[in-house]
Amino acid sequence: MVRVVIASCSVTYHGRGETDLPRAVRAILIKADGAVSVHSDIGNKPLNYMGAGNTLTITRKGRQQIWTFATKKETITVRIHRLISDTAFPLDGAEPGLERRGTEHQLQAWIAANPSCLGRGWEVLAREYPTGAGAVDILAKDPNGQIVAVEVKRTAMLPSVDQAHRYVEALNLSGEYGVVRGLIAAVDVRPNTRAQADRRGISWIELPQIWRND
Amino acid sequence: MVRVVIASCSVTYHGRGETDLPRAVRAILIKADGAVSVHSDIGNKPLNYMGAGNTLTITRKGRQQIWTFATKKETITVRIHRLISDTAFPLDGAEPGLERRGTEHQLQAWIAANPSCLGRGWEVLAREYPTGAGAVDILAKDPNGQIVAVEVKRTAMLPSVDQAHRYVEALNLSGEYGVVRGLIAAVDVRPNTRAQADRRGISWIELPQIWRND
DNA sequence: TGGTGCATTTCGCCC
DNA sequence: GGGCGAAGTGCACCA
Repeated sequence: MVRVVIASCSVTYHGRGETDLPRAVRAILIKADGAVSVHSDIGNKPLNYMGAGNTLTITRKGRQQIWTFATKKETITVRIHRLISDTAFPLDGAEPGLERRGTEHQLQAWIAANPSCLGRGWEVLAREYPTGAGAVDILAKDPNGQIVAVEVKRTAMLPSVDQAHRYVEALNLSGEYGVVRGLIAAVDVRPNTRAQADRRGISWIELPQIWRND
Repeated sequence: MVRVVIASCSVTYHGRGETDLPRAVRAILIKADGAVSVHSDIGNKPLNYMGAGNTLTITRKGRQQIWTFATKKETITVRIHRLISDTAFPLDGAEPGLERRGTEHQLQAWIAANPSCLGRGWEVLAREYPTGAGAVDILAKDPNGQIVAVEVKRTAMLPSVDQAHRYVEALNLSGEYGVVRGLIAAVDVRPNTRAQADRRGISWIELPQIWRND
C-alpha cells in the first residue's frame, strides 16, 4: 500500500540532526512498511523522511492535524494545515526487485575470474580479505611474488587512494606477507587521483568495460 | 507540479550502471523539474530514478505505452502495462526549503569561534584550508606552536582517519609549516576509529553537543 | 544490533 | 562543468 497525501504542511525533525520546513504545499508518501517522505516538486531527494519501523501518532489541535512519526531516536512532526488530497493504492503482488549490472562487486568478480587483466602472471589469492583495518577487495600476487592489495572501484577518486593506503599499512603491520604494495583497479581513475596515487606509492590501472556485459 | 502515476510497469535503465525491473504495480513520481522516480511500497529510496534535465518521449506499442526519459548519458525506459491512476497536483507557491541545524559545517564554525574547546592556548588559523590533497576543515596551532590539521566530523569513522592522515601528509610535503600533526574533532569517535587513529598517530577529541543549539 | 563500505548515491559548494 | 566532500545520507552485508 502506498498512501499519497497532498497537503499544505510544515515539518520539523529531531534526531540525527534537526530541521525545520516552513509551510508549503507538498506531496507526502507513506509506504506499506511505514517509511514516510515529504517531497517538493524539485529533485529526487525528499525534504524530510524517515525509514520503516516508526510509530505514527495522529493528534488534533483545533482543525489542524498533527502527524508524529517516531522511533526511539528520531521524530518527525508533520503539521497538516490544509489537506488537498489523500489517496491510498495497493501495490499488490510481490515486488520482484531491481536487478543490477555493472556494480563494483561484479567488477571484482570479473577481475578474480580474469586475473590476467592486471598483467601477465598475476594471481588472485582472495576476495574481501580482512586486514584489521577493513577488508581489501582483492588480495593478489604479482609476477615477482609480491603481495598486492587491490582496491576495486568503478570510478576511483581521492578516498580510494586512502583506502588502498590503509589496507597496505595494516597488512605490512601484520608482517604476514612481507612488503605489500597497493593497486587501484578501476574503470575510471580521475586525474587528481592518479597524481595522488603516484605520490603515495599506490599503483593504478584502468580496466575496459567488457565485464559489463556479464 | 507533481504527477503521481500508479501503474503496472517494467523499467530498464542504462547509464552509470544498468538495471532491469520486472513488471509489478508501482508508484511513479514525475516532478516539475522533470525528475522521475519509481517506487515500490518498501523503503525511502526509489527503485529507479533520474534527475532533472531529461527529455520525456512517449511511444505506443499496441496498447502499451512506453515512456523514455533520456539525457545525453542516461536512459530510463518505463513500459506501462496497465495504468491504474494518473493524477497531477500543483504545488504552487515557492518552496521555502529545508533549514538544517547540527551540520558538520556548523560544528566547524562553532569550533572556530570557540578554539578553547580544543584545549587551553589553541588558536584557529584558517578554515577550509587547501592542502593540495583536498581542503582541511580547520588549520590550528597548539600551545607548543605546532600546526595541527583538524578534521571535523559529527561522527568519525575509519575514513576520517584516512582524511586527516592525507592532509597531514600533504602539508608535511609542502614543508611550509614544519612538522604538522593531525587531530579529529568530533561529537562521536567510534571505538575502532579511536584505535586506528592511535595506531596512525592521529589525535582525537570528542566535543559536547552545546553547539547544536546555535 | 553495530561495524563497514557501496551507491545509477544525491546534493551543494568552490574552482 | 568537473573536482571534492557532506549527508538526518540509504542500504546490504557480515560479525
